[in-house]
Amino acid sequence: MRKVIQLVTHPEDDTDSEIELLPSKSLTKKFARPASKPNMKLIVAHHADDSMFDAGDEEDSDNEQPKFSLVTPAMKRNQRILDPSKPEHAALIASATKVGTEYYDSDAQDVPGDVKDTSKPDLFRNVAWGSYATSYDNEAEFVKEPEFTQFVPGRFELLPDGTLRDQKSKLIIKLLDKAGRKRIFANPPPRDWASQEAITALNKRTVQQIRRNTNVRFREVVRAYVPEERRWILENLSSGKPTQGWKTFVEDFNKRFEGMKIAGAIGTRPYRSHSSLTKEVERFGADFYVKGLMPVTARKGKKE
DNA sequence: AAACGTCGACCCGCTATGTG
DNA sequence: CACATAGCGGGTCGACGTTT
Repeated sequence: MRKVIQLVTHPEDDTDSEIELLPSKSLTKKFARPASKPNMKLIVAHHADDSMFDAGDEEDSDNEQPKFSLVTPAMKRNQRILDPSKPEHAALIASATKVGTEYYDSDAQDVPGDVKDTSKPDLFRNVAWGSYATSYDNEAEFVKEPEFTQFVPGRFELLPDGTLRDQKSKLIIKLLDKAGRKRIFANPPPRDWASQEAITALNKRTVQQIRRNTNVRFREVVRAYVPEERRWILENLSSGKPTQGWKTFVEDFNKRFEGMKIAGAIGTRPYRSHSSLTKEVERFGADFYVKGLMPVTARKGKKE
């Protein structure tokens, strides 16, 4: 029901396995920098401004259009997770193809010591990255809108066409950043692909890498409830429950606010789902709404 | 259908770390 | 030593499963 801009996928779907790359191409010094610190100075002048923070989505104010691509996975998380205890899934896994050592050699000894740049080295392996993970040679690999679907628990994920994808292939993010620089992010593999904690950390990190360097977004920015909305909610509750029942409550709320402009708030008000509204009332019911009060949130109204 | 509980995802911004 | 970079804690929201 939400309006979502589908991102057109790239024709030369780079995915997985079949990326031929010549093993030891002479990496030009210029591009052969450690993937973990791919920054450096190809920086084309350009103000350092946005860098400190992720420049909250609104893009460098000045000239350009904010134009972001909102990408939603074709399949939801639950649908992509495989259950090895189910025979058909087990069969798929058994016949699945893994990507190769151009990412890293899964069977090789890990590099001694903890993996760097994470506070949870116990969750990730310190692998020696392969050629694909370190090569800047193939221009076509670096795209402005990299494809990515969040990691799900398990080495493989189920794709819409019924085949599996080795999630190892998603550990390497190659992209062309907003300044046109080629970037490689090599994210260490989880020691245990079934560990949700590791998967969560991986997702958090990876999404941030894409978010900070491209205009790709994975969901609309969450819009906090504003006082006008909360005032309405308060007025339409009796002892913390919708006066007219949830169904009409949700309908009326959206009739009143969806698409509406409110002074001081950016853009227009979003549609609020049943789940969103019940959660809002649950969160602030006991402490505020029941007492006839408007919820007061901790701080910063900055951009909303 | 509503209420309740759980969990994951995204963003902000702090801050450790690297770099010239 | 100033400054840029990127991981991640914390705040929020919303999806979804289960119970009432």
